Order: sequence, then structure tokens, then C-alpha cells
Amino acid sequence: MRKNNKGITIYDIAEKLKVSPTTVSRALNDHHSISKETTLSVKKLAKKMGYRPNSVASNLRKNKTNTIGVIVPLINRPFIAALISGIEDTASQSDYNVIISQTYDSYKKEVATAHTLYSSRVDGLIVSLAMETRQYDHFHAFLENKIPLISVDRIAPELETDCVAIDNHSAGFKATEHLIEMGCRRIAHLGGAQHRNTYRGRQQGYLDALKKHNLPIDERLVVHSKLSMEEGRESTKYLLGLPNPPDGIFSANDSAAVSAIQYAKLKGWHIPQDLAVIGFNNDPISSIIEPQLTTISHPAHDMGKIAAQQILRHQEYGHIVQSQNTVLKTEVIVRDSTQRKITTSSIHRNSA
Amino acid sequence: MRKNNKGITIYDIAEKLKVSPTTVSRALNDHHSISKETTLSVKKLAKKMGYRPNSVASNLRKNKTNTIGVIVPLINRPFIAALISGIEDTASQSDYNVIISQTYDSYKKEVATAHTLYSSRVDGLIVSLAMETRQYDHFHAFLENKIPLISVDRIAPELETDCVAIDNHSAGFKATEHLIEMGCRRIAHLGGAQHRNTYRGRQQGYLDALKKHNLPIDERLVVHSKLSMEEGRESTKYLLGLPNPPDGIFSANDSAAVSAIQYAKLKGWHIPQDLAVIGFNNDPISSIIEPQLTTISHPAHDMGKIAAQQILRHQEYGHIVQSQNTVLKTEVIVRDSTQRKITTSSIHRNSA
DNA sequence: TAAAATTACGCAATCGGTTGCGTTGCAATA
DNA sequence: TATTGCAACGCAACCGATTGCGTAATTTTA
Repeated sequence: MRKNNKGITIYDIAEKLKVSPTTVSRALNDHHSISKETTLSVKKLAKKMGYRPNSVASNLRKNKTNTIGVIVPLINRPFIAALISGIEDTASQSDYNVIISQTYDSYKKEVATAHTLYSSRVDGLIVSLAMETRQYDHFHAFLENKIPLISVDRIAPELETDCVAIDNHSAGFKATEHLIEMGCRRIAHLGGAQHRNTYRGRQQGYLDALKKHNLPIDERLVVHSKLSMEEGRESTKYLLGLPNPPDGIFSANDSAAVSAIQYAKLKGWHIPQDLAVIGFNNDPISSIIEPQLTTISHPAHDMGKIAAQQILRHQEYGHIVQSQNTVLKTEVIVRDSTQRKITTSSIHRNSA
Repeated sequence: MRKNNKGITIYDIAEKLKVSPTTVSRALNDHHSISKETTLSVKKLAKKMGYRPNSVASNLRKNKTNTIGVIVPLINRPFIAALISGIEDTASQSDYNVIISQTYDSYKKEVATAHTLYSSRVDGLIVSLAMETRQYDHFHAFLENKIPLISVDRIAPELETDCVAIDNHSAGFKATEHLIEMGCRRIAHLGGAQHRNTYRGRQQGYLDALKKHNLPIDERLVVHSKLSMEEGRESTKYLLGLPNPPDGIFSANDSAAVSAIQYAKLKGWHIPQDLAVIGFNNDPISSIIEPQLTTISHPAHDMGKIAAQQILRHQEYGHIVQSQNTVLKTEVIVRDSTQRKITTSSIHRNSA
């Protein structure tokens, strides 16, 4: 007895079986107060009729959507794709859906997206902030209504949420120290916008490593950009054109590092003899470039899994769950772009 | 007068303003039958109270979710990420959400996912089939209920939906012919599973190109695998170890092509003089490898946009919309891995 | 000035499940 | 035999917004 062109509802099943919709609902959910025979016959008929529960209705009544919202700058980056993959992985194991939105690093889009996802009544939100974002009011609704909100990778202290991130300072420090161990004495840094924790941390680590090893800090060797391939090329052109060019480059991402290598090679520089280069993220391109790029591992997939788990835990245990900040480990993945001499250091060797 | 710990509803606004929830709802939606003053005061109070519409409730009543479901094998691939990016792009412009699920190429996961997305009452579904999938019953609910269903890239004739894809045969043909033009006479093919249209089409194009140019077909030169880096390496090892090894390789993806180059170089082969290699997809790694990889452009982003547009069109014009299959153009992107001689052919030159 | 039209709004049903509370029938217990 | 307990199910409210229809007040038209 289907209505117009709609799907089958529990009412249709109830009618045929001469029971109430309540019973059907309970039978489908294995409620204990329904007899085995009834449960069986309901399920059987449901299957036969091709019944598919309407989770919109269920969500409304239960005030729960089994959905995790995700806001990221741009999907189409190896690091972000891995992050999402991790989230989706964990979520789907617990029958959660994942809604994804991109901000394209625009504050305005981030605001609109946050509102939309709140309206969708997601059960939790995972955010990696847009580059532009400096205000955080658009997340207030989540905080006020105790909807778990987790910042990943790009985080902000102003936004009082649980965080999952890496220790960018330590990573930047290790990267720079690795170059120093490889014999570099004049190290440049390709950095990103300093109001985002990630790039700021990496640069600070770079500076502190220089200080620790009593190397002079030359501001001309620090170049900020969006770290695209194009900008990496331009920055490198500038650096190598200096009267006193660097003998090592620490780039805050792999794209810029790779284009640095490409440009330097084009101009006749030998990598790593004349110029050692270390990147960040361990993107696929890092192991394709020649020489293969030494870089910093970035546990994006794990980050996604942990963030999702944290939300699921909130769902399960309510607000008993303590606020929790996770800092993930990174490693220097040593490849040929920095191997200027045999090293006895204990740094993990990897040539994937 | 908020309930327990819930959010603000139109009832809360109605109460304060001494009007009916109906009026509030209409005011918020700029219904013509509500006076300007009332509309204004409603909106003002709504903003002040931090009201956020509950789209779950709205969705239920309107029987529309403004959501597009997406099923893909794996997010974490350049091609897929670009596809999703295109979908999300178009969707968000029309205030549609996107729910993404991965199948990991498993049939079982695809079935579960399709059911879940149907239960979520997505307004349309975009699917790129899992490698394993050979049955399509799990999509019946969509077809029966006239929910727009679009297959992209990996499509199947058994599944009667609109499609957005490339002409794999033509692309495979062009790729192979390019190698022939470059002087190759003994061309190998790294192919994928032949029950998926993409790989079958590419291989058929390869075979037909050989036929057209009266080159013998040697089955030993056709190697099937999942085209991972590892398998690409192994396949190449096998090919180069043949008594009569190939002088050109057409790989059905870039990963395998890149690892073929890497292995061949390692063994002292000169690319492209001894061995020309052409890939497929134009992944980022293809322009990083040395020599840069000639490949086939794959309009994944456009594919996503077109698929999403097709769904939006269905939403707008109902079922008047004609079924429509889109076949997108591909191009040979000529780079150094196949440039064995100066060519006067009209093939588009690109060295991004 | 009476009738018709328009403006501005409310009532109550509706979307499809879920759930607290109540009811019925029958077996177990006192 | 009267009471209690439990198994199995139904009633009706509910989640929050939307919408067809009705109505009162005001304005326009005849």
C-alpha cells in the first residue's frame, strides 16, 4: 500500500502484518519486548518489501545523526586526503557518516560551512583551520551545545577545543639540526604564514636549532610564501642569487622543497653537495624527485583516526570524557637530498 | 525559554514574539505573506538568540536533504581527490552537502555504503565502482525511487545510469600511437583488471593501435596487476628480463609508469632512448620523475563538476531531464619520457 | 455602502520513526 | 482462588520545521 512514489515505511509493514508501527520499529531494532516470531516475520517482510529505514526521521527523533562533519582547506592534497581517509576509516567502522567541506582557505567559506554543518546537526566536527581564519565565533554554537569539536593540524589556542597535531617546533628543530649534522652552515628556510601554528612552529624550531648550534640567523635566508611549486621556485631563485647563498634549505612543505631542487639542478647546483634540501610532509612526490627528498613524516592518517576516535568516545561516554590534546610524533625520513656525508647519528634511516 | 540543553527552535522565537511558529518559519524563509515588519523582527530576534535552523527536521518534512552522496574506491589518490574536489565545488555553490564514503575496492563495503546513503536519503548519488563489484542490486533502490544516480570513471553497462567518463579506448589508442610515432616497435602494456571498463578500454585501444600500424601483438608484453608502485616494478623487471624486451611501455596509470622508469634507470636503461614510457592520469608524480613522464590527462575535477551538475539539474527540473552520458576528452601530455626524436605530429605539447 | 479582494497570520496535519507509559492475557506464586 | 509478575504489544506524544486551508482585518472595487 505504497504512497504515491515514495519509499516503504514501517507503516506499510505494520499494515500488512496487522501490528502497530511501534512493534515494527521495535522488531527492526531487536527490542527485547517483541517476541522472536514477530521480530522474525517483521524482518522477513521488511526485506521482502525492500524496506530501507529513513534515517532522517530517526535522526530527528533521536536528536542524533551519526555523522561527523569535517572542514578542511582543500581535499586535493596528499596530506589532507590521508587525513580524511583516516577519519572516514574510523567513522565507518562505527557506522558514522562523514560530511566533508572545503574552505579553500577562505574565512568566509569556513564560517558558512560551520553554520551549515551545525544546521545539519552533525554529532561532532573536525576542523583544520583555513589560512585566513583569525576569529572563531562561528564555532561557538558547537561549544555551547557541547558538540565535540576537534582541531587537527592547523589549530589555534583561541579556539578552546581538543587538538590533534604534531609538534611543529620539534619537527622544525629536528629538520634543521639534521641539515647541520650534514654539514650545512648557512641554512635557509622556506616558510609559510606565521599566524598559523604549523608554519610558525616549524620556523621557530628552525631558529632555535640555529641558536643551539651557534649559527648566525640571517633574516635574508627566511622566505615566506604560500609554498606552492611556483613560489618555491621563485624563492629558490632569490636565495641562490644572493651574494652569499645558502648551503641548505629547510622547506615547510614538500612542494616547495621539490621545486627548490628542480630549480637548483637546472642552474647547475649539485644536490646535496652544493645544496642540501629537506622538506616536510612526506608527500608522494618526495620519493620520486631525484635525488629523493629528505623530509619529515606526517602522520595524517593517524591524525584523522585519532580525531574521529575522540569524537566517538564523546558520543559513547558523554561529557565525562576529559579534554585531551594529542601530539603525534614525527620523524626525519633521511633520503639522498641531504646525504652529504656518512652520518653516525641515530636518526632513523628510510629510503622508501 | 530554552529546553534542557537543546538549541533554539522556531517555537522559542515564536513565544517571545507572540506569534505562531508558522509565522516564524515563513518569516525566516521570506515568505510573501508575512509583513516586512514581522519578517524583520523575527530575523532580528533569531540572530540575537543565535537560532540555527534544524535541517534534519526540515529535510524530513520536505523530503529533501540537499545532500549528494559519493562512493569512491579510495579518497587518498590524486585522481579521486580531484574528482571529489570538483563535486564539492559545484555542490557547495548550490548549498548542497557532500557525504563521502570509501569502498576500498570491496564489493561488500560498497553494498553497505549504498544502503547507508539511501537511508540517509541523499538527493543524488555519484559512484565510481569498486574493483570487485560485478553485481549492482544495491543501487536498485535509487533507480526505483528515481533518485539520480551517476557513475563516473569506473562505470558498468549493467548499471543503467547516466555516466561521466573518458573514452578509455581512444586514450589507450592515442597513447600507444604516440609511442609508435616516437619510433617504438615493441610496445608493452601494464594493464589492470579487465572487467573494469577503464582498464579494458585502455588495453583495447593499445591492441587496436598496434593492429592499425601492423605491429605484432605479443601476449608476453601485456602484464596485468593492480598497478601499484611495487607491482609496476615487478612487471618491469619481468619485461626487461625477456629475451626480446620491449622498447616502449604504455602503463594504465602513472604509479606503475613511474616505478617502471625508476627500475629501468636503476638497471642502466636510458629513458627514452632504450625505453620510452607513457603513463595515465597526469598525477603530480608524473612531472617530478626524471625524465618527466609523458602521460594522458585525466579531467577528474571536471568529471566531478559535471556529475554534480547533472544531479543538480535533476533536482531542478525533475525527471524531464534526459538521460545523458558525458564523454570527456583526454590529451597526450608529451614530456621527456617518450621524446625520442623531434616529431612533426600535431599532438599537443606540454611540459608543465 | 456593500461586496470582493488582498494582506497577514494561525490551526493543525504532516514527514517517518522512537519511546514513555499503559494495557491485555497468561503463567507463576502465595 | 486471589494476587503478583512478566511477556508482548499498542496509544499517543514527540522531534522541529513546513504547508494547505481557513479566518480576521483592512483595503479596493463596484
